[in-house]
Amino acid sequence: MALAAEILGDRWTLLILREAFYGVCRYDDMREDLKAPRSTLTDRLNSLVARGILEKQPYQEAGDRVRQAYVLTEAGRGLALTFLALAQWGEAHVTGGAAPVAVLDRETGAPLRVALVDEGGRAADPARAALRLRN
Amino acid sequence: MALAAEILGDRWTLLILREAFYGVCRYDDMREDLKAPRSTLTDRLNSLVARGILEKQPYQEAGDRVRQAYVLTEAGRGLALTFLALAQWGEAHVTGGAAPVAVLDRETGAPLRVALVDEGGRAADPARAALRLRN
DNA sequence: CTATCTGAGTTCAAAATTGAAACTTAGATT
DNA sequence: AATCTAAGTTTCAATTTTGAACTCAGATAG
Repeated sequence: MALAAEILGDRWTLLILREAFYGVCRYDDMREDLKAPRSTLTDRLNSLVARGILEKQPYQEAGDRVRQAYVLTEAGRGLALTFLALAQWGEAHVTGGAAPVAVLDRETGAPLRVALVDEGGRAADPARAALRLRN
Repeated sequence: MALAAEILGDRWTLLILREAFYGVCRYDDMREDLKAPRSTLTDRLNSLVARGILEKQPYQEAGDRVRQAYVLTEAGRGLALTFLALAQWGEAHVTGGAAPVAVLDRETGAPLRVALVDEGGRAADPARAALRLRN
């Protein structure tokens, strides 16, 4: 987890990834949302690309030249569970109220949540979980 | 999630919390494990206490004076799912190999994992999840 | 063809943060 | 009275971050 800490252990990186999950993928849109300094934003975006969490995709809008969009890679999308767990924690322990986003089943509209499950895919009581160091 | 980012968006804070989850709770033990500068460690521990994620508990060892231990509060323990999801991600996308820790059911010893579940506690396909902004 | 606009950066000085090492403190032990 | 230890403070140089101004490349307007 030390590497994960190195990647995520940065205020801007975390916020940039949140933007990416919301679908914001253009430099200037992120800059405006986050009010991050340009040089820092450029630096963090490059790091995330170098680590394979974001990738640049050229896109072109009508009557405009080609530009780069920053989109989540497969590995980047893999962080979704972590973000959802974090949002769920924030809702329960920090904001105290309802979080600004909810996770729903795209088809039934039923609410979903992050939980610990056993091999059969049944939610397990977190109190039963034990950490075991591998060797 | 902005507040969560403010709390966790820091390399040392993330590592300190990992120590706390492993059960390390003494200043000098953390300092040695993390090789963090004293001033930074003191600063981060104080922040975590101020935010109610860690708390100081006085303890006394035989023939020694009272000292303070830093232990996770209820809110702090609530971050476990987030950490497990992050460890799971690291295992799948960063280290490529087996993570150093596994989560097991304390009683049956069966492996557990973090997943998205529906209201009935059944694991749901992450691809079916959709974010919905509340208003 | 010259001027202007926009997204996506660079560059640079000033301010904030970090890191390493030395110093402090309060009790317990020698 | 001197020494040891856990848990900090203090100090100060080195690094990082910020904010503001500047650059660049192509599209479009006049």
